[in-house]
Amino acid sequence: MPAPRAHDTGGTAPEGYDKYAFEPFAVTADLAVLTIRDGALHVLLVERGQQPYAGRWALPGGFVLPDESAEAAARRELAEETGLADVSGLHLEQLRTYSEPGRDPRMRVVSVAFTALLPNPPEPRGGGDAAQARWVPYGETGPLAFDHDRILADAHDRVGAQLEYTCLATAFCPAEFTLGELRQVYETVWGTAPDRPNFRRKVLATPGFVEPVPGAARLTRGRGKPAALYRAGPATALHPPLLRPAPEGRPS
Amino acid sequence: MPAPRAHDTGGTAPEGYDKYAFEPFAVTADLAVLTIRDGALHVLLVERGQQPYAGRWALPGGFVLPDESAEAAARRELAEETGLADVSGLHLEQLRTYSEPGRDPRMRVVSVAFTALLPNPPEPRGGGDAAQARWVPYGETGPLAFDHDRILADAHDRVGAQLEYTCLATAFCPAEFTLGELRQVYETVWGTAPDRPNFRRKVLATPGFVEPVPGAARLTRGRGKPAALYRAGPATALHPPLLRPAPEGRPS
DNA sequence: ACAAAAGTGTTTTTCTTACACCCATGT
DNA sequence: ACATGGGTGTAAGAAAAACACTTTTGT
Repeated sequence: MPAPRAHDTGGTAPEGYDKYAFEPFAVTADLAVLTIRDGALHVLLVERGQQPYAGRWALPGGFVLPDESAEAAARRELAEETGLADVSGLHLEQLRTYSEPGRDPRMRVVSVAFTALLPNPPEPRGGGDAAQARWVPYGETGPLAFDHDRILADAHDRVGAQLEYTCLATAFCPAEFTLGELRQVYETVWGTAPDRPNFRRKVLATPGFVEPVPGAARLTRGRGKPAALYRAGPATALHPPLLRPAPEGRPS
Repeated sequence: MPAPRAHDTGGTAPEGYDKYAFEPFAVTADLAVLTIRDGALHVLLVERGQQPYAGRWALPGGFVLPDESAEAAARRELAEETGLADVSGLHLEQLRTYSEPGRDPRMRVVSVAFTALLPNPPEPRGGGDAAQARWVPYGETGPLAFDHDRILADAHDRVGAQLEYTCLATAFCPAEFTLGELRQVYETVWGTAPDRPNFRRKVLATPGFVEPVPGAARLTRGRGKPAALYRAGPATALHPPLLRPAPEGRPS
């Protein structure tokens, strides 16, 4: 097997060179699909039916097909695993790529990981194959297959950080939501809740974060005063950021 | 060519299956190497000697070898392109992965892109092969090969954003530096300079950002009062962040 | 003497934080 | 009546922004 040459410097095989000349890489898209159920953060997991890691739970994912991007593969997998008809509006974002040589014992697999945020968690229907799938509370995911524990932890870190300086929180909410529900997103992901009156002011003072639903539409959740409804606005960045109460160890 | 099956659900070929059964992917590591020369942001580019994009400039990079991670490949390429003996302490960070099917006309290439920050720009020595390499001022890079314009723009965005909420700026500075030099990093990357007295206070008030060099070591750069020297501290995060003066369009 | 850069001080304004308090609804 | 969550007000404190001023060097 010849050593591959850098694609920008090689001078031996100008155009029609042998694609199969060197050790092949497989590229997969893996998903950390997060949602909030009953006020707790949940992750979508699938049970592996074969070796390696048979019987262990893993993040959903699959091979990137020859004619699709990793993003397209991730969105396709997301649709298959969740059974949602319209997956086009959902928040899907590239997390990072995991490429350690030994991460899959079968062959060289490079995984492009994504985070997906769902508003109303549907019952998972177990993918195209017969694999079992379910929502698992974050933190109660036993040891996962491959390096998926690490990927999941990275996804959680990222989402938590993004809540601080982006308008990402609305991705966890349905089309129309109350500010209380929005605040619960922060509380659920961070573990600590921002002060309610101050949160309200901050959100409303950020242009484009949320837009009021004009009709006197209101809604109650359990009991209490009916809350005004809002829709996600066009803004994506949060300037200045909404910092989480620093649990002492943060600056470092 | 059989359609590949998801690695978590496939049930046909348990372990020793044919690695060469489907369309192979190549995986490369591409680098956006940034540095500051004469007060201006520069990028390391290499000139392509062959098709496609022969004669065009491109980001340095190369194939990930079968037994190394993308990070290792990036660090190896960085050493080769810059000619630096010790590349171990340099800041290298994964940016994102580019996987659009048509990005390389020759075959399916998935690129894991990295940003690297250099303090003292060495004269590039043109890689292992005879490719020409040079520092190009950011903004004066004509159209690059492949999708490298996009990668470079993404890298610049990322670095600019990271200056706000991390201690990344020290990665552009040599081991010992003055606060004026550190401030120039912000000015160079952002295009706008933070207020000098306020910048000073902010940096010094953040524990672990910089540490004074205890000896009365001082140094002048051009003329003016000699400045105290500092070393990069152990902190990586910046809480609260150092926000850049918002050029109106930012919140959105 | 002057320019240029470092370093200190001060004031103004803004934002955050922490509460206290009232409102509307279900039980 | 009371619990529960929504919504408003406000005062103390912290931080950021703006700017004046002194210091120390090279030319």
